Amino acid sequence: MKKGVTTLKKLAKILNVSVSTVSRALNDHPDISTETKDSVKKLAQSMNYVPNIFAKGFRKSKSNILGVLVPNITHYFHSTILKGILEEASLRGYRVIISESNNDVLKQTEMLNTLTQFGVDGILASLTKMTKNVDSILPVFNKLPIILFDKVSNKVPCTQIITNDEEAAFNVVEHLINIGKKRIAIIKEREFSYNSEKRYTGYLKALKEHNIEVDEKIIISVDDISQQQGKRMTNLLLSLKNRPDAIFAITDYAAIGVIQTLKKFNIKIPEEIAVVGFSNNLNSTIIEPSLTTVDQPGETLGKTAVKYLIEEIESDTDIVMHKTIEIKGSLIIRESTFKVK
Amino acid sequence: MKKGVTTLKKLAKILNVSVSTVSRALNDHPDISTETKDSVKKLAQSMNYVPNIFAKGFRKSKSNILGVLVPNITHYFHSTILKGILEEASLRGYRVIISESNNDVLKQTEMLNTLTQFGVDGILASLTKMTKNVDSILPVFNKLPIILFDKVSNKVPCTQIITNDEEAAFNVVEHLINIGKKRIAIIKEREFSYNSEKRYTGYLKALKEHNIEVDEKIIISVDDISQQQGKRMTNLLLSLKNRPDAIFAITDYAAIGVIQTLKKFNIKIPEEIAVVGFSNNLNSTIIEPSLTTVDQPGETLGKTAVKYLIEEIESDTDIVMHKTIEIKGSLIIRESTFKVK
DNA sequence: CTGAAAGCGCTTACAG
DNA sequence: CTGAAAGCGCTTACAG
Repeated sequence: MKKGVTTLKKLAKILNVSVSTVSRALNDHPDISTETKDSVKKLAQSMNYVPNIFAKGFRKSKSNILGVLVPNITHYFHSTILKGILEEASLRGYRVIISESNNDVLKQTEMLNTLTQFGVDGILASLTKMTKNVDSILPVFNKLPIILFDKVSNKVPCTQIITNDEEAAFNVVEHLINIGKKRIAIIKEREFSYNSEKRYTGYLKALKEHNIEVDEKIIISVDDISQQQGKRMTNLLLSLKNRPDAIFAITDYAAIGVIQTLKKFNIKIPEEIAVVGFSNNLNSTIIEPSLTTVDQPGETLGKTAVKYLIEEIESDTDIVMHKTIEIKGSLIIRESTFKVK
Repeated sequence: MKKGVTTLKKLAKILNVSVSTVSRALNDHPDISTETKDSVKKLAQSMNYVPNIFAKGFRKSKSNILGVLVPNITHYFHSTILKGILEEASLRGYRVIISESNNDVLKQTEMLNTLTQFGVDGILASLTKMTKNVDSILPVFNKLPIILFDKVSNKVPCTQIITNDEEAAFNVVEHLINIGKKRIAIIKEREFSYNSEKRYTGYLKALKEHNIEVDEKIIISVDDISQQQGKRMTNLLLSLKNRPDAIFAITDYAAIGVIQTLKKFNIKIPEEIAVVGFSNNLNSTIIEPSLTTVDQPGETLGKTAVKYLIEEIESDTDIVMHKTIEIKGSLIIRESTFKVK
């Protein structure tokens, strides 16, 4: 703060009323007469009065700041979620502090702690991939309203906002079956990845429903999925004597690696092998052939998360029902599964 | 805050000392004996004492929070800058509140105002494209330390952190000349775009230095550069009777539109027409041929901005020298200007 | 309808 | 080396 800031005291002195009256007038307290309110507000306006956020927060122990934790802010899907969070929070009079865990579990705990220390009213978090053990973050959950989004964990008792991974994956696989594919490979992450497991379940369900036998040889699990891994695992799939006729990669990044490798070997996409990703990143329309994928509406997801969080923050009761909200992603069919003649 | 939080008062009572002593012990005041310090710190630790950030901020009118304003958080280059900002700020004990202007001048003013209202210690901002008139944001600059990055304006008196646009563009054009191109088109934004103008200046300088005549017909200016505009302007360039043999698009997004259009007309890249972009987005390696571009080190830029801002915040004097710091971007040569046989 | 007073948790000039 | 006291700017129960 610089010198010369307008305070309640100053306004009170000028108007010859008490500080209490000024405070109440500005907060539209019913006890205050309309005239008084008007004159106070007018003066406050003309003197550019801005409440001291610290005094206010201090007094009410409320900051109107939300804390957000994501693994990596440059990840496109997460940046769209952040966009939604910022917009909705701003509309509701909240600011947003963002921190990154860089997919580091220790950093994640540290960041959650500093966020609470900085007096945020609640936290929105997307966990690191490797968060198998939630013990270190559980204490934070007793102090503040928290909502998990995207990378969630069912070991944490709180409201969670996710994509309908299972259903969307089911639709992906069904689409592949509909275009005549019979030997559908999946490149997924290991068990610790909540989202990947859900998609895998959808995959299995679709195969079952269409009486297609599950073949472990074309179910590939990797630690950390990426474009590189997509390439490597495609090489592996191509080395099988009984090759797949479709590859469902659990992320667009990996799917792009798949396409690049298939092209290197002059394999026709989608005729010989079709490819599907997940997320609808910007890249998925740049790659050729363009990638069939599941569009995840990040902004909606972010907005929804903020709504539920503020609801918890502003609720009077301590008893909160924890819900799991699924935001629907939609299948976007492009050239990697459908030939435009 | 929930019930049962540890305060200085509680610690004082337990240890039978005054609140002042506890406060000083925790802040390592030289007056306090080592024994007292140790016992205080030990108890504070064991009782999970966390200073009330509001009381502290209120008292010292310092929040240790930095405000950041960007046009669009999902823009890849800006998200890498944000990553750098978050990391450096965290290292130095600051948190970061992020807001978006969505390239809306009114929103930008509003956001700057709320940031100051929320008691941030300083602001890092990247302006909207259309900020010709800085009058509405100037008042904020008198209240708080502010630093501009990437989208800056020379009408604002403050430290500015940018890429070496002019020099980098010079290198781009020189590279095109070196591979034998003689008729180099540029797709840029109009005058109001600071970055675009700098790159354009670099373009002109390179042509001049190599005695290549400037031809207005292949200098294309658009309002809002994008992939779409890249496509449209390529169509325009191709309709000329004297076509260019290289196209320098001021952003990767536009350059990708250029490549897509050239491919549609089966024009050989780079033999017939070479293409260069700017930024080194993720897409630039996905497109085929891969795109020659200028890598802008976003993280470094973000970290640098934070360093200068905190320096201003923590400086005792009011007189601050405003500098313009250029972060060097490097030319990355890929297939769109160089044929791999 | 309005005011005086207490207090939120911390820091710090002053006194000893 | 330590303590008592004032005060940062606000809100609110209490009193009138």
